[in-house]
Amino acid sequence: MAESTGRKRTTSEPRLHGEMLATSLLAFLKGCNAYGYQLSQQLSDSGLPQSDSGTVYRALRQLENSGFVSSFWDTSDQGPARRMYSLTAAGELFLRTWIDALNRYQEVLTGALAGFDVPAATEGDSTEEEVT
Amino acid sequence: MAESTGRKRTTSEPRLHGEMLATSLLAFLKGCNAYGYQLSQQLSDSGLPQSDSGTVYRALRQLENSGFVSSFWDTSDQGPARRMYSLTAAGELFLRTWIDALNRYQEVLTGALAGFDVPAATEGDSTEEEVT
DNA sequence: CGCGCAATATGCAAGTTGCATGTAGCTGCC
DNA sequence: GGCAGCTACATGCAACTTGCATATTGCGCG
Repeated sequence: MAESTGRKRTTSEPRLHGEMLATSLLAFLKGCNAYGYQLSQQLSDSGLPQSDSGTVYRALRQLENSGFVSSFWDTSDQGPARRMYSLTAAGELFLRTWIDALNRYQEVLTGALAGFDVPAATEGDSTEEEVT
Repeated sequence: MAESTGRKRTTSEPRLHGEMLATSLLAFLKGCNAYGYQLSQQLSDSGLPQSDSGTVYRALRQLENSGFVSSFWDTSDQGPARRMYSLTAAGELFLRTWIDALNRYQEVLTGALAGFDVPAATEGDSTEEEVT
């Protein structure tokens, strides 16, 4: 059904993008240096939502612009040259900071699912429960 | 109002958006029905990154278009009418699915920070390069 | 030698977001 | 009554991001 070009959000599954894509890439690079194609495949095997390879390459470029990764051309192997990426100190710091925020985010979500009467004492909201 | 039109990404802190914003809203609505202004304030108090109120309202609209929340006008109180939102069954399901994906995502991140030589060495963990 | 693959890059349309601003109704004050 | 100020929601615009298709380059190989 080639209906239209551009992005379609109708039938496709959720995709990984934005800061979650960026931080996943940083996490993989924490383990070992890698190039884009490899990272794209690792994402496929990770159990996370898929992401387009073009998006991965652009995310890596942006991470480099932000100073979170650095790259060089690797021509030591056969085949096309690869742009090898590695994590910088700033990238590692960003990753830690992000994980911190993520923990708070996850608390919000799981707290909601748990029935939100967990003894997490930081309430103060106006939700006196009046469920039927 | 002369200089900076549109969005600026230079000096502002990270903001909450996309699926993380959407799922945070769903999580709040799991506890109790609420309207946009209220949700926007809850987000401010949540410890999560901030998000613009216009973005919150648009996110709620999209969630309604997707069938994850439903809304009605509440005129029972004084003051301007409020659009009351509540979580639908589809929204609850989506929230659970999302939290599932989130757990995998967090495993990737924390696994990376742990040094990925954690003693839980399952066969063929992260560093399996089966590169042809 | 042409074909396909590996690896990276880009053009385009559609979607998303930050910020400023606009609308509508109510409250407080004189 | 008049009017500023608040609450609650909505929108216009420019910048940014993304999915998909496609292009490009280099290599192996039958």
